[in-house]
Amino acid sequence: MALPDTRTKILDAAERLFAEHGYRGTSVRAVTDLAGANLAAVSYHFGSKAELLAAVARRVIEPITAAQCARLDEVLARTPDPPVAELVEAFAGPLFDEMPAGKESGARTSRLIVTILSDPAEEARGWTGPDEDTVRERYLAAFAHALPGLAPQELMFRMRGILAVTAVDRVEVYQQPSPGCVSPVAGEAARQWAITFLTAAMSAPPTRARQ
Amino acid sequence: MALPDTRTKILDAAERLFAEHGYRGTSVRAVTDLAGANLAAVSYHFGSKAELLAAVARRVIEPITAAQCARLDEVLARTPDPPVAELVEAFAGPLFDEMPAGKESGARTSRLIVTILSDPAEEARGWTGPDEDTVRERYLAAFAHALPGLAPQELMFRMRGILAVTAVDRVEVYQQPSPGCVSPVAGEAARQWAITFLTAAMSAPPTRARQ
DNA sequence: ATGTAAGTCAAACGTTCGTTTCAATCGAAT
DNA sequence: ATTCGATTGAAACGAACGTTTGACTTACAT
Repeated sequence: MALPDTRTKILDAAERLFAEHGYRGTSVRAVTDLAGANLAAVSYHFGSKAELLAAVARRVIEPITAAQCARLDEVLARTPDPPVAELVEAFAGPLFDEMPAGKESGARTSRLIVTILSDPAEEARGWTGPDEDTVRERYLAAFAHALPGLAPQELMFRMRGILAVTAVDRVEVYQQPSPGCVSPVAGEAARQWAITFLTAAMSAPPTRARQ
Repeated sequence: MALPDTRTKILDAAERLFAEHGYRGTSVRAVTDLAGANLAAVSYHFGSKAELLAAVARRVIEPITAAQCARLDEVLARTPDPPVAELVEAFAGPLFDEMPAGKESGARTSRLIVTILSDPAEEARGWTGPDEDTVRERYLAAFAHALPGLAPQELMFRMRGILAVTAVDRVEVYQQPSPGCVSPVAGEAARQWAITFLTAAMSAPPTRARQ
């Protein structure tokens, strides 16, 4: 097996450090030290720290988006009217499964996504491509079909809820459990709980206007 | 009306800037400039930037915790066996209502909470007091009573889901809506949607072990 | 062997950061 | 009027940051 080149080693190190300490909490020097590379290698290979973050984010998000797309194809090939539960599983499942770097525990990937999405730094935004928008639009249409009578805005709210639940759960897996409380369980159990939780939530009848 | 003193002006400015740019994205100079105070005033009144964050967090969280506690008292006084919907409303409601500084739009408060909770900076943690733990334990017991048969760990997962949904929704209210998608709606509608979403999710039957 | 482009390296650049210092100022008790 | 603690002010501290520079090394086509 060939040694990874400097560019890949930097991407691996940055993915790990961004996930653990956030964009602003990670210095370029920390990345190059962990990667065993020279400080100037980041500028040389990526141009700037912000572009390094974009490269890391793209590498992580891409296979997730692809899996969401593929699973929706499978579901729609089976039936033109998929139930909510199957759509939830197809959309949320890849957020638990994927492990783009292919090396370590999958929790770090989700942690990275959350860290990036919730980072107030401007550099942490604007790296999304057209693929993410396409997948979201397709799921939006599928959910709208499975949930007639739900206002588009409330449907958007619920879609964001899916991301919120899968994301914030993984955040706390990474943090130390607070004293005296049941520690979160990683892996397959959390995935099943999330599907249960989100399927029930997405299937809720539309909110009635206040009487 | 008396002018606010320097300490309060700094707290107000810091609350706003921490909410918008996060802990690491906010410099002490930016806080004192916005507050119209001297740079050294932060060290003098709070000791350090980290302790300033803790003071801001405490001021924001305190009335929310108090409201959650009071509403649970009301619900339990009405019936010893409150339904899930009432518990969800009592717990999640204050996260939408409260506006501790009493001055501007409530969305910023939630934005601050999310920013703090999801901030990878170590300084952003460790400011929680015993009150938050007490309230969580009380709701945990109430939900456990209303949802017999649910494993404690899955219940913890669902409690985190409540925070996730209320929090991340408010995050995106603050961000600009992505192009071509329905923009999130603030205020009362989001509150009602969240109650609907979370009540259905919390009421879901326990997840069966995989067959 | 020679030339060329890509990649790596140590060192330094200028800026911004959190914090500290110490003198100046204020308000109230003496 | 004077004293004294509390507060504010301008200036500077050392450290860490992202980025750039220019020489050096490597690999390969000529």
